[in-house]
Amino acid sequence: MSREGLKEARRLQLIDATIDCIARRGFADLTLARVAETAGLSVGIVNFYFKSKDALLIATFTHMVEDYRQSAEQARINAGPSAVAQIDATIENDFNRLIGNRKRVTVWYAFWGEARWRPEFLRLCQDISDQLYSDFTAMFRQLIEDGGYRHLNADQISRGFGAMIDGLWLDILISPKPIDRDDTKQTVRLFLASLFPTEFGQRSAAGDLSASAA
Amino acid sequence: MSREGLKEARRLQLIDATIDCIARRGFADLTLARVAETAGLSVGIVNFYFKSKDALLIATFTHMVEDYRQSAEQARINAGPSAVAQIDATIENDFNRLIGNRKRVTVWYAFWGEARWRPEFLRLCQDISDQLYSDFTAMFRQLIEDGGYRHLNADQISRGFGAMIDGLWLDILISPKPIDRDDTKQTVRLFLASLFPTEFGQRSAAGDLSASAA
Amino acid sequence: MSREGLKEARRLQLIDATIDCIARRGFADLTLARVAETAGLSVGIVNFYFKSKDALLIATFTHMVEDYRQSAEQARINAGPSAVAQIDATIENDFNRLIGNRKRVTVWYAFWGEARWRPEFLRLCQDISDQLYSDFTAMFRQLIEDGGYRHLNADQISRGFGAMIDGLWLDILISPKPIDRDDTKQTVRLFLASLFPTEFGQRSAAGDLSASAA
Amino acid sequence: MSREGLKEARRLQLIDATIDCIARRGFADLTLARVAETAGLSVGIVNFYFKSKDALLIATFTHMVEDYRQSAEQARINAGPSAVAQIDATIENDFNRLIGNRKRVTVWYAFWGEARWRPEFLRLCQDISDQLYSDFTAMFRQLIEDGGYRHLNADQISRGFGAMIDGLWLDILISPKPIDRDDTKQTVRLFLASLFPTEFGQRSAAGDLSASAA
DNA sequence: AATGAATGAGAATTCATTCAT
DNA sequence: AATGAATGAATTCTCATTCAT
Repeated sequence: MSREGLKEARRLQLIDATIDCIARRGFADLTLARVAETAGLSVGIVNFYFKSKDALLIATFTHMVEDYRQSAEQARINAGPSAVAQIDATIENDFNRLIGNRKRVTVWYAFWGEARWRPEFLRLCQDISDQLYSDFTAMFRQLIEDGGYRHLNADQISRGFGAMIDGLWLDILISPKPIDRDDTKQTVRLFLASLFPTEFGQRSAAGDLSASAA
Repeated sequence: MSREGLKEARRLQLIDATIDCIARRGFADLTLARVAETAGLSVGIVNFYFKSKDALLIATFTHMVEDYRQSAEQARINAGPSAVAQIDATIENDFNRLIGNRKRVTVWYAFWGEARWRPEFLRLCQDISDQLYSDFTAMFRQLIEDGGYRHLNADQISRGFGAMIDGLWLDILISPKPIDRDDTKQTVRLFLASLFPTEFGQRSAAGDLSASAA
Repeated sequence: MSREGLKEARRLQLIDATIDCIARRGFADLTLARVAETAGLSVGIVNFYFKSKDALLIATFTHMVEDYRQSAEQARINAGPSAVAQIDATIENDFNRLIGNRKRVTVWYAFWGEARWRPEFLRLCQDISDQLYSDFTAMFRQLIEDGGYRHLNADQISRGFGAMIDGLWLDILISPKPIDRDDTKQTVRLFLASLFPTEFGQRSAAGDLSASAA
Repeated sequence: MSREGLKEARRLQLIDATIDCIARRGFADLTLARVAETAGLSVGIVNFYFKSKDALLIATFTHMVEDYRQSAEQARINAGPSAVAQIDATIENDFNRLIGNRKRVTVWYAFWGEARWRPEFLRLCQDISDQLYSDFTAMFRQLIEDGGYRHLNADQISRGFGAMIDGLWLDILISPKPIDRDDTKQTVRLFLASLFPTEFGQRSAAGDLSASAA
């Protein structure tokens, strides 16, 4: 492996270990010693590949954000040009096993919990939030146009849509028992169905759309 | 002041200081020294009124939860017997200056960020979540019955409704500039209006209902 | 009760509580709060009746020493004028239920363990040690004279005799199960019997002498 | 020096510093800061080599016990096969400059003073006590057999012998002026001489036997 | 590159002592 | 006389960071 490649691999190894540690013991109990141990490396190594603990955290969160962004983008691409398919693919993506699982959600909430006092965290939160909002707005605007829903406001729908997803993640976080993914997705669709009866109405249930999105 | 009264006053003083400190510097930077200083007391005092830092945190969170619960209950009581008025009062309450402000929301997210690894925190989260969900369900069930919306599922609507509010709080937390409260409330009502057009439709806009609820 | 009487009673109450606390949790875990609680009084009281924790400890040890001294003196007085009876009474006293019990011995060793660095403790240790040694020497000198054991050295015998008693107390302290008091006393007498066969020989066994001493 | 060697050396360095600190200021005044300073290291180091202060204390006491055990064993080995020489070597060892000095004795009494409330301390005390008692019994049993002292009880003699040594150590601890080692040893021998006149009688005084043991 | 020993600042916690009531 | 709230110094322990090997 090239020198650069090794460097990148080690950094990723440590970022993964960091995510693991946060998911397992939380932000408050996160120590570089534990990260190093989880990664199977020595304590000194973290300060070698990252300038500081803070730098590691920023890198970790950046990685989480980027990872999420890519999965969301890929989901939309796979869904094809239809706005309704893209929106449904977004729902599917946000609550599938890779993205909407408790471990991930746990780490997201840990980051949000600290974001307010860490300018870099906050910036990352704002960036991804802005981008998602803009993506959602584009999709809903097209949906409104295509479906002739002129009376609806794409901005507000996007905001409510995104908020509902984040809020449902909180259920994943605190629910004593694993939540029902299908039920959760149906909850989002229920609200969309009332706004866009033709596109998200009864007959266009989860199965059909996710099949077309897969 | 009586001794018992003083004791309770001091505890509240320290809890307030704790909320202040968390809001100002975050969970990770919360030290008993800072709490004591904020409260204008000495370092030893926290371990005198609360057995440990952990106990203080639990007391603080319990206070936050109870405070929120009471405000929500009062809002519903003030709204009178009508389900639609109660739901609207809930929205008003969750985004008014006392409850839905950045300081409060900041502390809520700090707690949620740690809840997964602190059994007592988690329990409190679950309890308040359960109660709210049950309150919401009761209101929506009545609304469905009164309005003849037999095809709607009160459970899912309650879940989506609660999730949207929590998710919109995240906006309050991370938004670079103060959010528009009316716009936020309108976002929630937009989704309800599409489900319950008669009750939350255009003609029964924010102003009217909040006026009737006040 | 007179003012002076109450003062003395409270002091004794606190000294007893101190002994209890040391016996139960040790020197290192001795706090004024626990002493006060054991005595059924408030924390502030200790600094009221004793200038400081140190003063309380000195008073406690002084009390222990004086208590022991009196019991030893009384035992000798009860034994009558015979040196052999007095020596045997000393043995009986040092290993009876009131003096040679684990609680007492525990506190003695706690004090000895700290004595080296507390001038007042050390002084008390030295005083009682000197007095006992002098008492022992007087008894053994008379025994030597009366029995015609001119070749024996009363000083050395006294020292060895006292040392053996202290050392046997260590057994009481660390032995996992309660020691056999009669066996312990017999051990001391065995050594004396070999030095003074006529007085401590087989025929003058425990029963006879302790009976005459009682 | 190898890493392993360094680790062991540091641990010993800290144990030595602990013994020094206890001897100089006592158990109650023992702080990790002082131990570190005495060892010429930084405060954090103790918790690096030992998990806790408690662990350091246990290691220190274990070291003391083991050190003593080895010196006693070596003394017996050097004394050759003769029981009387072995017993005398034990006396010599227990009151020589390396073992029976005030510093060591001070630490022993500090440990005994705390042992009752620290299960690990107590266990160590009991273990070394049991072993010594068993060693003593073996020696006295042989002496009894070889010398034809059938009427004597090896168990009781061992117990009294050991107790007298421990008790004489207390003299070393509290005596205002350094005790006379020869006189102390003579005290023990006086008692043995009366039990075993042939072996410990006048003519076989300290000088002769210790010479043969050296 | 990598290790892990060493540092030292910082935090929670304990507790003797003081003092207003 | 007595209480117990309040203080603040002292102590143990943690951990990010540094650095010699």
